[in-house]
Amino acid sequence: MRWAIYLDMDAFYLSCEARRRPEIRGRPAVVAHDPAGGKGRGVVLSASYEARKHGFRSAMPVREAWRLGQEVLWIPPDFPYYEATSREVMALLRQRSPAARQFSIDEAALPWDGEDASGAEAEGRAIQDEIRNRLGLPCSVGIGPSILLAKMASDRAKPGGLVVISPGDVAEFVGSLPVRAVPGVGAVTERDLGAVGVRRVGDCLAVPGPALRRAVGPLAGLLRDLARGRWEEEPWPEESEPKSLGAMSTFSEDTSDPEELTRTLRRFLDDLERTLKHQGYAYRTVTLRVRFADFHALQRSRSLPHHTHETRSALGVATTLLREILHPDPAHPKRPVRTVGLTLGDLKPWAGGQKDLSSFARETDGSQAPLPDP
DNA sequence: TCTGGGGTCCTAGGACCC
DNA sequence: TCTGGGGTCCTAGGACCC
Repeated sequence: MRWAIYLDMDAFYLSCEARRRPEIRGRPAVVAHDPAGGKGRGVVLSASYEARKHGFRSAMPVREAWRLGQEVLWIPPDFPYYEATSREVMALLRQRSPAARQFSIDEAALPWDGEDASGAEAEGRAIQDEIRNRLGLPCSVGIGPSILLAKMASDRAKPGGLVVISPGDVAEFVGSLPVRAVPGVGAVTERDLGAVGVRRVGDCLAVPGPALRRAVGPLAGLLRDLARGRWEEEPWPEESEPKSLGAMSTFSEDTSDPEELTRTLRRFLDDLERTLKHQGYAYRTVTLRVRFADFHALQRSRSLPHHTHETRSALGVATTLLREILHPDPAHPKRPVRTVGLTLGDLKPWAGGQKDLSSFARETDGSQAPLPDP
């Protein structure tokens, strides 16, 4: 059978920082946006296990974290460094298996063929040791008969452990877990499941299939399968291409100044154009998202007639979309904007990009050279 | 008490075509 | 004067992930 070995880096951003600043080790520390003296609008991105003992959590608003006390070491995020570190981890995994797949900046999985779990387990420990010894980074490892189950095992293994779910153990392992522990079940689905009396995965078996499907849609099938100890047999995922590239920013104070909004969009597009060229993609769809002070969000998108890698046309489209969002009715007063975001979508590889030719040939199957823009 | 920035995937309705 | 059954494409919104 094929096992999935799933790696989840522990407190990844913070571990990256500790790698280059060893004095951080063992101290309560967080990687977080600027607290601005308790007035910041960001969140905590990563908290050390020592900081967690004091109540710090990732995704916690910095204002709330600020109130917990300032003796914690507060580190501003350095995403380029975390991305570079992530590439080092992936390079190491790809040496062990070319089928290694990355799922986020700090998660990845590789396949392992073998009847009994012991081989996969030995490989998982070897990977864990190699990443710790060569890169100085801790990670948790989960092993299971599907990527989803291996991921759930890695959650259970945190921090720094290794957990194996064998095919015969699936129902027992998942049965007592809260539904929220299943990837894909978020706050809304948790609430909807609660409304039909399902709090743990095992509770699904007490609810008739159609009622469960009415409550949570297609997730119902996945949850019932898990509760019965079954899982989807899926082919190992292919290497995937990005589908969109975007940028967003939250203002330190809400604004309805059209000049400031347009300036921000122009800055986004300059950055995005560089990324498109560097990575070798053209786009066709422009999406503008605006979040207002009350957190309500609107989005408008428009597709160009052809793919392009230049963002000049996108700026015109984006400003039109901005007007449509902000002034649906000219008689309406302007609503202050909290966050603005711009995404370029419907990406396709662009031959004029600076991507090196070997990776380009691999991604296009090598069978045909994509045409340049018309 | 507020809630970042980067993404993916799904649904649903309407336009349009055969 | 009353209209089906496919299909694809586009757009808006929302859930979810790290």
